[in-house]
This record gives sequence, structure tokens and C-alpha cells, in this order.
Amino acid sequence: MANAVRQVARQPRGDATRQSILEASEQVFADLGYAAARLEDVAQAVGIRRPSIVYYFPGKQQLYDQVEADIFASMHDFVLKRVEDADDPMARLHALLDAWLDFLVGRPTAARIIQRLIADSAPRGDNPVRFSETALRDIETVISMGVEAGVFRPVSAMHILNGVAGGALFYVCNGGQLGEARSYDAANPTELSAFRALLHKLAEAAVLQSDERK
Amino acid sequence: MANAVRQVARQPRGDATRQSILEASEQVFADLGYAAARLEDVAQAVGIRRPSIVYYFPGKQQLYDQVEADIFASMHDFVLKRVEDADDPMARLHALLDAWLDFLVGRPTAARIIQRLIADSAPRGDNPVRFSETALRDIETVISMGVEAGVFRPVSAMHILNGVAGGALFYVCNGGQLGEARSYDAANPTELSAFRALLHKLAEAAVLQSDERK
DNA sequence: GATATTCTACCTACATGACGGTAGATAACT
DNA sequence: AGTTATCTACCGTCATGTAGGTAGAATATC
Repeated sequence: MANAVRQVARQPRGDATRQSILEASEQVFADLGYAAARLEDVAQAVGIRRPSIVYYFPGKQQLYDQVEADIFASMHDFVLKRVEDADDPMARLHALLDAWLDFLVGRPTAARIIQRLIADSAPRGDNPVRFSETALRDIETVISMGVEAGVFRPVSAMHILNGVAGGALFYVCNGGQLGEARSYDAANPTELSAFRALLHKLAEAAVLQSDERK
Repeated sequence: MANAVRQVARQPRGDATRQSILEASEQVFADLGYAAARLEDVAQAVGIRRPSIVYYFPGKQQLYDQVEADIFASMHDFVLKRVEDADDPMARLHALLDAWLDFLVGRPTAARIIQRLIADSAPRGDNPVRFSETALRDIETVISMGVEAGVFRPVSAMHILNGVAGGALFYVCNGGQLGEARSYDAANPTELSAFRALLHKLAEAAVLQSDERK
């Protein structure tokens, strides 16, 4: 079979091309969304012809799935690594939010892809990994530990995800969204640390008992 | 010219069809996004043939623009009406957030369309109305009044928009996003009032001086 | 160590199908 | 009768996927 999915790349050159395709397509999918994205654009960005993409990925959908899966995996790993360094509940929550924020700021294409994903009414049948599910499990773990420790009031992880984590996505996506005058660079250290401070404040307000906020 | 844009509908029947087309297309655009949306779907939902849509709207893009413009206008009006009933700064801020939340809960298609819009990297050239700009102006007014009154600390309206208003969008969009077990109905009164309470708490944390939170 | 063979990494060219838009006929009001 | 509303039929475009070919690298063979 000519188009067998190659589980493992065989040659360094092929590896590099494959990686370039993934990166270029992440950009294109982020910019235009799945439906409007054209493989032609991806090919052009990589510097190859469109059919060569098919040499590496069976089709557009599979390419997209690969991009999405990579985003989720990277993000989850990133979060885990940051969270396990913290031990008290509030430190863990801060670490979790910081991890999300930093990941998205460093990979704004991922932010925009997730943003689009959340707009979809229902999960796509064959798509195994769902953002909100993964993210929700991560935050549920952190929250429930805080609640058990008596540090957090009992609060729906779902609501925290919506109220607080959504903010990080917005912060990244909205940077170039406003008119010339109001545009900002999400990666700008001053801007970022200001927003991070707000995020922490919001998180504390969300989980702490009303009488023990600092 | 056969396809002249009709500024005013001439007959009641035409008016009704036109309205049906707008409503159906809002649904379709929300479900699939602009690129993936097919006029065929819209026509089918309305119960007419596809070319009849062109009788009312010059083309797909113009139809979409109309839907978007209507959403922004409705939302802005909705917000204004709610905010002007409040007079002290915090009441105004709460009214603003409640208005956003209630509007989006009542019109989830709008929420998903806005969600998609924010994923776009940059404003489309010919698109006159930008969500974040309109919303930002609304919130800027409220915030700056609070700051001038000395009730709010000086805080970037942009950050409030990201951190707090984004939450309302997420709340609505994420309802059907999770697996069977975790799905929720954003319009459910219990769920909604719990989230509303959180939103208020977050807003207060964001704008009040650290020492005067209730 | 030169030659034959196989494989990798692309390419060109084409078939297919989907969707938006257009033209013109027709039905339904008033 | 004349306008308003909707239909059928058709066309053009465009993006995907497929078929098959080719240069050059890697590997085997003598």
C-alpha cells in the first residue's frame, strides 16, 4: 500500500519535513480553522507540493488530528511538570494556572485552535481527546485536593475552569483582536505579569473561604 | 440588478422568510463556523431552496455579516438597558456582567459565533463591527466611572474583559463540551445562579482594593 | 570498489465532488 | 396585470484525493 501510515519516520530528512508540516499546519489551522485551511497553504509554507503532504499524512483530517493531539499532550505534560513541584493546595492551583497561561502564551496557535474547538457544539465522534475534558481532569485533581485539605471551599471545578482558565485563553487570543490602538502583545513581560497577578487574584477569590482572603 | 440588497422587506411573507433565514443561518454558522457552513443547510432548515436565500441576501458573506451585526447590536442594546438602571459603580459592573451572561445564555448561538470570532487572528478588513471592541468600550465606561469614583482600583478594562467576561462565554460554550457525565445545561437556573455568583465574586476581586472586599 | 537494486522523498497531472452563484421560468399574492 | 417570492437547471471554481512517475540516497551484490 503506497499510503500506509508510517508509524516511525525512517530518515532524518523525512523527519524534518514531517515536523515542518506539523508546524506549518498548526499555524494554518489556527489562522483559518479546519474548514477554511487549505493543504496548499501548508505545502507552500513548508516549501513542498501539496501531494507530498499525503506522503506523510493520509489526509487533511488526520493531519489536523495529529496537530490537536500534540497540543493536548504537550499541554498536559507541561501542566503536570509544573504542578508536581508545588505541594500546598494554593501553590498547586497557582502553578496550574501559570502553566496554562505560559503554555498558551508560548504557543498562541494552540490557544486559537482550542478557542475554535470550544466553539464546536459537540465533540466530534472520532476525535479521542477533548480539551475541556483533559483540562477539567487536571483542575479537578487540584481543586479536590484543596477541598479535602480544608483550604478551599467546595467549588465546582467546572466553574473554575470556565471563569479562570477561560481568561488565559482570552488573554492570548484577544491580543491582536482590538483596533490598532488597543492591541497588545500577550508575551510582553509587563503585560503578562499584570495579567498573571489578576489571574491569581481571581483564583483565590474563587476558591478561598470568604473570610480568609489575603 | 437582480440581486439588489433589499433595504426594506416589502411583504409580510418575505419578512418572515428573511427572518427565518437569519435565524437558521445563525444556528448553522454557530454550529459549523463560516467556512464549513453550507447554504444548503440553511435552506433546508428554513424549508426553501438554496437559491431563494440569494433573493434576500446577495451572498453567503453578506448573510453572515448580517447575522454578526445583529448579534452585536442586540447585545449592546441589552447591556445598555441593564446598565443604565444601576447607579453605583459596583452595581453597574454587576449589571454589565449579568447582562452579558444572560444574553449569551439566552442566545447560545451568539456565544459560539463570538467564540469563533475571537479565535481569528486579526479582524477581517471589511467587517465593520468587532466584538471585543464593542464589549471593551462598554466595560471601559463602567470601569473608568468606578475608578473616578474611587471605588475601583485602577485596573485594565482589557484584563477584566479577558478574565471575567471570557468566563461567561466559556460557561455557555462548554456546557455540551464535556463527556456525557459532565455535561450541564447553561440555562438551568441552579447552575446559572451558581455561576453568576462566582462571576460576581471574581469581578469584585478584580476591581476592589484588596482591603475592602466583602 | 564498481554495479545493480531497492527505498525515500518528492513531483506532475488528473479525476472527483462540493459548494456558491446565476439565469430564467413559474407560482402566488394584491 | 404586475409585482413578489420561490423554484429548476446550469455553470464555474476550487480543494481534496489519487495514480503514476522520477531523482537521488541507501543498501546489497559481485
